[in-house]
Amino acid sequence: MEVMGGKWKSCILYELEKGSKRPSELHRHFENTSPRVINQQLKELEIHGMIEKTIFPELPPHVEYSITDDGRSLIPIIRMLEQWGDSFRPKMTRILEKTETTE
Amino acid sequence: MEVMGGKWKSCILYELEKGSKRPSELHRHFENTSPRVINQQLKELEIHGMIEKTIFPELPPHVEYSITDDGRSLIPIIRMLEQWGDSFRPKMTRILEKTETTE
DNA sequence: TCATATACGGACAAATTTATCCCTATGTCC
DNA sequence: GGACATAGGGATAAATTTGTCCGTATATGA
Repeated sequence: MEVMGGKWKSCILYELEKGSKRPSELHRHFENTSPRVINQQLKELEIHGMIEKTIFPELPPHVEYSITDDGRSLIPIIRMLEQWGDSFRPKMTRILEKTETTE
Repeated sequence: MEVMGGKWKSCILYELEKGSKRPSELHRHFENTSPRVINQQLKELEIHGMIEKTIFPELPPHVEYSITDDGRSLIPIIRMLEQWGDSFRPKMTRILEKTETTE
């Protein structure tokens, strides 16, 4: 949970599993989240070896993040969670309706 | 993640999947965690319909928590996470050694 | 009467996570 | 020069989660 539990980590892994991406692409993809926050999640994923950072020594700077084999080994779990969430969402919606009532 | 991501939730589901238990049994099982915290997690799991609470109208009070079908549907995911964690733990240990260095 | 057991929860503190604000630096185009 | 793009991070605030302390109530047994 420490490795994949961050608020955006599973989403980032999910995106990178489809192909390597530059930071700016990821920032555009998560438009409702500040770049800073995504960078933090990327850094932790990198420290844990779930993703890899490649720096192309060019100007302007060019960086790419790609998923590693260890990161890819989390994808089946992420998909299971996704499917479970999809199937449970209707019930969850009803639960939230009961709880939040106006408030 | 909101449903099963709590610090003790997957552990509680794991225990209840083995059989219904009384709150005091669970408190004894998680001896390093205060009963209050376990109660909070139980309450949330109950609200989300992952566990069920049965009150026996006796004195002294007798309560039992049991896992529901929805809760049971999370068990395969919890097991996958457990297996992934077991297999990744050696690498994780090395990563933590590098990071924490004395500090 | 006092200690134990059952089960629960309010008020608060501590810790952790997430988010915002603003700054660095370099280069291109108008 | 000014606007934009690239990639990044320090300082700090806000929000959430986790944990502690102490209280409720009832009943049993020493």
